[in-house]
Amino acid sequence: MPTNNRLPPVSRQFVSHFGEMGSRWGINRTVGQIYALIFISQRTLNADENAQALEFSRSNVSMGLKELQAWRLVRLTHRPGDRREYFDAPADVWDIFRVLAEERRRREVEPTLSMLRMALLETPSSDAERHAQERMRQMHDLIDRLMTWFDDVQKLAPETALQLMGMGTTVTRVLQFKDRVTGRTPAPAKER
Amino acid sequence: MPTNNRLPPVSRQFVSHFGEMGSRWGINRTVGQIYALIFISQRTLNADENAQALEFSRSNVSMGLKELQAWRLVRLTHRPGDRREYFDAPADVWDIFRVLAEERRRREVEPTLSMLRMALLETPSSDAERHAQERMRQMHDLIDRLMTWFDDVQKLAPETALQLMGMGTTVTRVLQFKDRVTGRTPAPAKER
DNA sequence: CATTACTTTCAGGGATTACTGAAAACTCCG
DNA sequence: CGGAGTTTTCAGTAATCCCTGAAAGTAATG
Repeated sequence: MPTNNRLPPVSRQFVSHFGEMGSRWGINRTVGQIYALIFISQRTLNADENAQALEFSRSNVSMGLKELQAWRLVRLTHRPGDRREYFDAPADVWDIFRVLAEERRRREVEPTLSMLRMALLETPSSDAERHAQERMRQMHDLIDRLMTWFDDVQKLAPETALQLMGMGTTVTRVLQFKDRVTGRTPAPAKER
Repeated sequence: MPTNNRLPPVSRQFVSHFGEMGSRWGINRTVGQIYALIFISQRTLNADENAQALEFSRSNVSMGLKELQAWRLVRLTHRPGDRREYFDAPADVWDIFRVLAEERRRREVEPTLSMLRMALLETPSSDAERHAQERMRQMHDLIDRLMTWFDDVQKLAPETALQLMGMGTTVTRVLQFKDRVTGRTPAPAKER
């Protein structure tokens, strides 16, 4: 009885893989699949087309699209003489990555950083507490550092950012060279 | 009746925050809390201490620790004259981050890349399919690029990696300068 | 090899999360 | 304002995931 949707096998697999991945990422399966479908589609899609292709209820798709909009991952468009809403994904995959990272940061990283900052303001009343705070400080600093760095990368236009990525090896070599020159070995493992 | 555990308020909040965060990351609440506790503890902890402090059943802690071991996030130690197993987290937060990234890569990124490569080998039998493949190729390339770059960074010793992070701004400036020199504006937003 | 001190497994129940269909709410148009 | 076309909400149910206690497993010790 399954309404045979018109997805070619390759696309089907892509869609269902992203459903799985989504669920490992705190995004639910349905939303992952909806996005995957929108992502690979040539034309913009409306909610009914989604529901039909994926065999989800119309209301489920509605909720999924709402969430994708909240994540700023889809663009909403209209067609002349058609009241329905059509959706598509950014043409540039780097944009998708960037938006995803920004949202995750806003929703998860920032609250974590504030929590840590709060905790660091408390006066420790035992040795254990002092140690706990020290660990929190380390974590705070790592996250903060990663974010500052990411901010910088994020501001770059796509091609430039990819240039930076491509620079990885080069930068590594430069730093290793510097280490050798300054006499510090690349340090086997631990510090402090 | 709740066995009043001995965690100071700040630590409690840290632990429960990481429980929440864990659940948004596909890691379950319990596991997140167990790890948070191990992370901030001065001494290594055994399973019972965990269970007691967090008020989880012993078996739940056992499963949690097993998972943390599978993620290579805890180290198992023993104390002379004590049969129980004690756990702690790496002293260097950067190591934790690195391991987490490696595992996530192995479990999620690599399978995704293979799936995409498979899909790209198929011969498209329609225009829609051709377009879908092109999108998959874009995604494949982005992920692949991010991974190659991450490989490079990952190989660095902690301080060196942090130096690289600190370089963000500098590198950005260098590239912007280069763009200006070569006459390409830093591109406000879209391309293609 | 029996006992003790621990750890792990797992079936079942509980809690949470996801999905659906029916109804309500828009919104555009005549 | 009435009604057609469309989206959203939401209560209820289905599916999934999580946690527990009881039992089995493992390993050191006398």
